Amino acid sequence: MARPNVEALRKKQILRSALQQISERGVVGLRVSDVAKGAGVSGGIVHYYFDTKVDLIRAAFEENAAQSLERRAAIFADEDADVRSTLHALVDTYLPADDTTTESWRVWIEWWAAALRDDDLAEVHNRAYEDWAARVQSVFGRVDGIDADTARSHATVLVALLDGLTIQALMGSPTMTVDHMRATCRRTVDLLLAAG
Amino acid sequence: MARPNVEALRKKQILRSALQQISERGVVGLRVSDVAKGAGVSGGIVHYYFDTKVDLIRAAFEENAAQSLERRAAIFADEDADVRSTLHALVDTYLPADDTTTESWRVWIEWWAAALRDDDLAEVHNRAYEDWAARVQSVFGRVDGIDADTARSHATVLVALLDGLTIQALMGSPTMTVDHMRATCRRTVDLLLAAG
Amino acid sequence: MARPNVEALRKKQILRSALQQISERGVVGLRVSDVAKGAGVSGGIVHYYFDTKVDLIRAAFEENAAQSLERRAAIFADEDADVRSTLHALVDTYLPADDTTTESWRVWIEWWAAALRDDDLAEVHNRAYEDWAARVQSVFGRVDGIDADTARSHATVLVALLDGLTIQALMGSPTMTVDHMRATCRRTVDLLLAAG
Amino acid sequence: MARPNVEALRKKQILRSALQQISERGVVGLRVSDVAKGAGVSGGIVHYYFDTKVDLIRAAFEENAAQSLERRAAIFADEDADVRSTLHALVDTYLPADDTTTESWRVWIEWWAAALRDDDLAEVHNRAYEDWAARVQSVFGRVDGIDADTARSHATVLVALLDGLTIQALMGSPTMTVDHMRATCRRTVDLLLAAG
DNA sequence: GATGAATGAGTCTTCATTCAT
DNA sequence: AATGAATGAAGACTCATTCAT
Repeated sequence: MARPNVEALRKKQILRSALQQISERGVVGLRVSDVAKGAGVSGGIVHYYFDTKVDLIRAAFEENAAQSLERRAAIFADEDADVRSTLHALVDTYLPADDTTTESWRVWIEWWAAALRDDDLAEVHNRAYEDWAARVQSVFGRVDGIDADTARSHATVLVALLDGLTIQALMGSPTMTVDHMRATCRRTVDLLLAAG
Repeated sequence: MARPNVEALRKKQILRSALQQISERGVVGLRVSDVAKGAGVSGGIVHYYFDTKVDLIRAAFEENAAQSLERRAAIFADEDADVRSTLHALVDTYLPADDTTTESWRVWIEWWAAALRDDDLAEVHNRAYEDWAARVQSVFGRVDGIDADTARSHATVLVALLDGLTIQALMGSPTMTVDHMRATCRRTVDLLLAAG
Repeated sequence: MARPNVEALRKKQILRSALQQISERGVVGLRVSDVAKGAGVSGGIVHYYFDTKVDLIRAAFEENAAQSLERRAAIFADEDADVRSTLHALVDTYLPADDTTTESWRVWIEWWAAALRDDDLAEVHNRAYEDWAARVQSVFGRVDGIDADTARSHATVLVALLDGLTIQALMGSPTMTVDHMRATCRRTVDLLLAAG
Repeated sequence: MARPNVEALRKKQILRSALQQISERGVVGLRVSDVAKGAGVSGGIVHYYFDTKVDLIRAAFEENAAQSLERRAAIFADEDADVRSTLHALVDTYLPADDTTTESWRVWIEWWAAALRDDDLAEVHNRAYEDWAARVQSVFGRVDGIDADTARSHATVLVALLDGLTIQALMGSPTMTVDHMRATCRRTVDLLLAAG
């Protein structure tokens, strides 16, 4: 009675737990009972909020995308900042250096695998990417002499590069350290800006 | 004494089937019985050659890496060819345009997810990447004025770009078509070569 | 809150069924699904209460030992009764004459075989035997002129004799009938008492 | 060609391996492939000599009984020896003191469990016991004043006692050591002889 | 006689999902 | 809203047995 958003609260609790589980054990190893345990609720309640395990996973991925964007909101908001600095700062927030970012990246990789055979998942993924690429594009677009097409192309390259390098970093590649990743990204950003 | 290498033959048969299954259903959905069916053998025989499902999956990933390299062997072998043409040709073989390449890429994505929680898998993956990056580096290195470090850096960027763009292409992104992917890669290759 | 001890109840139910199965089909032939069927529950629930088949078997053996002792509790409790009568009565309860006793004996034989390669099982067995031998010893000890050592020795002989004779009776030996077994045991009891 | 009793030789080889396996892993854990390995032959050949696993087990048990009797043949043969010494010597050969005897005892325990649900096995067992009891009876019968019935009764007690005590010894009971077992048996033998 | 690859039935075990309380 | 006992389908894995060579 009265306690208002118990529902919303519980859902968030469960989704956070699900994301943690996905990061730790993968979609493959995700057990509803573990998600419940991690959220401090009973197994049955998860199905009260999410009809099936698949629904839960989808919602978790959406939550992950939302969080990702939210974490970079401040950087995108400051439209007066220097483009180069903005891009470098952006790159920095994507480096899998801290636990939060690493967990998020692991979820993205799981997402890619899952989306390969779930069109809904792929669609949500594409919307998230489109959103994110558009924002990066608008940063490049702030430079004089860079038209929309070029800005978009640059954004595409940078986004893809971040994904590709992170994969290697998360695989524990001995050559792809976080520092090496940052240097490579910055160098490429500079190259793209120089190319105009 | 008469029977030749039934063992090697059977193993290959099973691994091909496993790779197909991984591409279609993912590691998550891989059922030993389906692998057997796909290989035209009984369920028991799979366990005769591979102790556990995990062993089978590992062997399948290694097979995938070996096949990937083998498919580009000819391009790397021709050391007299023009660098730009070679890189463009290389890019072309990585575009997820045909079934074989697409299947292989799907397996790679599955691999990334699986390697996140299996160190052995990650190690095999890193060796495969190191191998492949070294070859691309040696192509860049054929250009006068590009030293080893720069060549390596260029190779890293190109490899990561291919991975990153393919992810988007395989997600069915409406903007990332195979043609767009080829154009973006070629442009970046040219940019890197121009940068020296 | 309302549900009482479903857990304890269900466990007992399952253990009874397991003991029946062990007696009928042996540890070798025990199928979890049969135990479930015998207990009138689904297959999955057995694993809800017992992690593995081995755990179930262990618990069943312990239950068997507990029941065995419980069934003789009244005889041991009456410490004023005549020693000879008490021992004869004890012997009688061990004759594999009725279904309950026979089932229990069959489980003991299975236990011996199983304990040969399971130290935990052997330990529980030894505790049960020690318990049982100590009680028989205390009966012999009630006789004047029988010291503790002798009482213990007599107890050991009687216990071993019961086991040894029962084996032959349960093998269906044509010579070792229940009556013959009773006579042999009583005669030995009398001989031991006479020896002092 | 010509090598005569390859068959008989192979059979023995396989049976010895089977007995060892039964002693080590029990009838439950006996795998035909392990028997083959232990005998140094291929898995298929076992079925050339024994139609089914059950046949193999039966033959192994018979072999065990035959060996048991054979090992005591000398003691029974010396009919001029002192009865008490003969019985004490007999007891000694039954103590699970060395590997051979222990292995044999473990097989007997397995046999009891198996015979509980295999009438053929029980019958062979009973014949073996009858044989063995008759011999012990004839030893007791050599004493003046002990008639056939009494001798038989004494034999029954001694045989059962040996079985019962061995069970406890093989369970690893801390109180039932080999020495304790010998003492208990000798004391009982003396008691029986004294009773006449 | 001997081999070992191949089969396929049999079972344990896991886990998403349901539902009485 | 919440619990957790109960279900049952699904799938990995084992192993006796067969049979082409």
